Amino acid sequence: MRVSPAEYEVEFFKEMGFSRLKGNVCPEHYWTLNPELTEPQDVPCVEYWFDKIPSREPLSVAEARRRFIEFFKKRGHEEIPPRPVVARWREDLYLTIASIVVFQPHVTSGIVPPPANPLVISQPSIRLEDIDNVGITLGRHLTIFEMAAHHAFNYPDKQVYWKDETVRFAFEFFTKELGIPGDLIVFKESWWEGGGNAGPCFEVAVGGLELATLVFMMYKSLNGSYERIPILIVDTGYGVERISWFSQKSPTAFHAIYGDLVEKARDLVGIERPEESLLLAARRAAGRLDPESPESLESYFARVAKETGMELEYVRRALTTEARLFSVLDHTKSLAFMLADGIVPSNSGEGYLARLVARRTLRQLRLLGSSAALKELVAMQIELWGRDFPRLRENSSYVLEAVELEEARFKELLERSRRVLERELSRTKSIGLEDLVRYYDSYGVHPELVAEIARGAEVRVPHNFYSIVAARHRAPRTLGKQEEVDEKLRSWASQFPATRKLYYEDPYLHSFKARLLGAMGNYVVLDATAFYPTGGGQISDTGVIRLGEREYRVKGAMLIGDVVVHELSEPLPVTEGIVRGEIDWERRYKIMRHHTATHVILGAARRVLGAHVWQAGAEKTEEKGRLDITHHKPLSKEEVKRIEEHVNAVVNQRRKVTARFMDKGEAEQAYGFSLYQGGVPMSRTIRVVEVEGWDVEACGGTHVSNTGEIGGVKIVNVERIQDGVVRLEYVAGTRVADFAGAAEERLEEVGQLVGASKGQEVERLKSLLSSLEELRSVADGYRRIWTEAVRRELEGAEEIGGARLVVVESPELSRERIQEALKLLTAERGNALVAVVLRSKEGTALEVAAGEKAASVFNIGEVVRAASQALGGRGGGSRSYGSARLPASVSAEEVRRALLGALKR
RNA sequence: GGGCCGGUAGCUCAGCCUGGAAGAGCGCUCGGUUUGCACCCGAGAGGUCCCGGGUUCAAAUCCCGGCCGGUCCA
Repeated sequence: MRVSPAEYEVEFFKEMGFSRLKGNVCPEHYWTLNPELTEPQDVPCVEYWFDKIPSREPLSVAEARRRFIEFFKKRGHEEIPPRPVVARWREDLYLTIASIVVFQPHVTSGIVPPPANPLVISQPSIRLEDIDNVGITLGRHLTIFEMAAHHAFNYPDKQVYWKDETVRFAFEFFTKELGIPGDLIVFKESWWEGGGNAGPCFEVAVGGLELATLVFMMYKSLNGSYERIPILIVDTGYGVERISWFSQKSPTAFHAIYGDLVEKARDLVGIERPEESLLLAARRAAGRLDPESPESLESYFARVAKETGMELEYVRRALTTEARLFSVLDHTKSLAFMLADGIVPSNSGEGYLARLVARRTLRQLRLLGSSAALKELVAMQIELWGRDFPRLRENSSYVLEAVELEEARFKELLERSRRVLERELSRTKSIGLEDLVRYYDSYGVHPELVAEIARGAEVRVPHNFYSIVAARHRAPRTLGKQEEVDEKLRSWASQFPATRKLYYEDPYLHSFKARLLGAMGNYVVLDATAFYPTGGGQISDTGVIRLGEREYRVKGAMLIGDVVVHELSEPLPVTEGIVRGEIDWERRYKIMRHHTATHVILGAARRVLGAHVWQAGAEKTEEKGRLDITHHKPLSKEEVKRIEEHVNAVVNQRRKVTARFMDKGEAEQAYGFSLYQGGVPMSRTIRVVEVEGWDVEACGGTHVSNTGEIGGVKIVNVERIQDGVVRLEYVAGTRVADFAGAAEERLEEVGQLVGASKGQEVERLKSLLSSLEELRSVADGYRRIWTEAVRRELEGAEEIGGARLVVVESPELSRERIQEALKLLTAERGNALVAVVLRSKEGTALEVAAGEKAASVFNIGEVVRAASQALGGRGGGSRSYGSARLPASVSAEEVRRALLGALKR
């Protein structure tokens, strides 16, 4: 997109006498009061020199945040509390990556008004893209940071403010609040794009540090073209950590962010403290560093070595070690926030992101040769940040337990990798790139670990190893088209007005009268309905629609837009008129009970297991309810029992269950994001279902009005369906009796089969088992007798060319047992050649085994093949063993003759 | 949600490519040796080769489907 320079002309610049310049090193346009600033003042165009720029007192992260918020509050902005780092309200994003994410997509698209306008917020955000660069750049890259922001939403009929005011605010904040000389502040022209939106922006940089980005969101981007949007949004982002770093002028951002924790963590990890001069020299050079280029890294180390007069080798080692320490600090903070906001580590979804961060941290610790427990480092982070973010403390027991578990799993992975690798290395000596990728991709073995284990062999790791791995995964991108409703049906349904939802007005309504609005094939739309359409994990109702005397079966209903479409088993003869609908009430009532039970169980699970428990899926049918919850380990029997007890207590307490439509913002304010257990509705108002004092969720389902109506709940199955996800299945109400009845029937059947009277099943089974044991030993005895008989026969058998052939029939049907006996006999006598004929329903089979000597004279496989062909069957085998299938009529005597014939040939 | 790897004795695994009588080490039991703590020697018990189907005279092995675990990536 060509951006017109006019986009960046702001009244304030003219007023103040800013000039628009173009950089030499970085040929970009920027606005400044000081023509001597020849570059747009951002790294890598310039070095870091902000330490020489005066500012007011040093600010901690908390102080910098407070300054910012107070500044904007004084200027008419309302403060909004930050949201979790897990973007529960977004379906397209796992993590909160910026403050604007808080308002997407419902506010930015205009469906919901903002909670305040204008507003100010400081939003903890997590971005993992640059995780590998964290540390080495001394603070330019972080996985977790706070984005302080003021936002204004300009609607066509309500203007708040736009570019000019935004730039004034920035200038005033930096000069008055932070005390930065105005002529050192530079506004660089740039273009921003993200999440389908775009607009011009200013990057505000001082002394090499980009302190803020001021985005003016005004376009919707659709594959390359731009369209003006009706809501113009001021989307700013001030880096709280950078402001703190700037004000403290500490050697690295980590010193500013973590304060004493840097040295505490250093002690815990067990590494030396380098001289301050090293880090100061590094900071000057770090601005020019491109951490992804090996050459750039080398020249960075070289430059620091030259400036400090230290050995290059020492500089490289010390700075690498420092970088690892910094990344450990950064990652453990991310982990603490992610887990405290309820992520359960796993191998998919957002859980994988937590595991990724945990494993990178553990790897860094390993590379540092540290035996420090991850748990302790995370505990320090909770201690430090818990003051400003109480949820860290509230959930600390879960967070620490999850971390401990991840560390244990990582150790297991290391053990496993070692075994796998040692096995592979014993086979091949050279390890190619292909092998490295395979080890990492399939087993999670990092190249450095390969190098460590394969001490002898040379292991060459390309610096872009991870992008090679990533490239492997890009290929297939068939984003799941989830059961798209027929396009024809959709467009047909969209012509009708919204259906009146009688199932909400009265969830106990069995039958109703309604006007037929239209019919297409088996599909029917009414002006009102009591048929609940499939949605929110609740299966649709069934029943009948009566038209005059005739009755039409309703197989199901679905919601298309705001229209309920009924599917009948046959077409209606008319497209208008009055019909009567009757839902299958018994079925519906069971579904309602299971649905309300699901909410009660979720509430119980969160109480028993912790606030990290989140619904990962649910289904409620007539037969049973199913709820998948996130949890880091399998449920113990006791936990399941406690959940069940809680649930039944709630049933007995007869708590009220209410459903009402609420303003989305108000509901969030009142109940938090745990509302969104089953997904996030994209509407201004949401339906809130509350089990009094127990559970509140946004839910579109039908519920009983009192927990007493659930009748009772029995959890009938618990299983781990995925790493970090546990599935509960349960029955409620009258289904409990069905379930108990079915169990009873099964037991009765068992009793009948084993011939035991009621209550005696176990005793009876025990005695049956012991008589089975007895029979086994009797059978063993007969087998010995049989074997002995064959042995005697072998002694008397005639010798043909070095082998003594015996052909016997066996009543034994187990091939395995036969083979055991054959093994014994042929091992005893080298010249033995034993053929066993087995007769069963499937036909006649032949097993032939030879002793060592016999097998050296004859190729038994070939003999069997020839003999069986002569008999009209098929067979074959190895030198010493053969088997065949023969026609059922073949006698043992015929087999003998055929085998003799084949042997003589 | 997708790719890759795996599922064989209580444990760790070999055997699978190239179909033909289920193996090793550790652990366990018994005996001997020694008798102070991962000793040595000998004997033995222990198997739904994850499940189902197919191909075949014959499947741990080949093919298809499923289940379970691991791992990388969305």
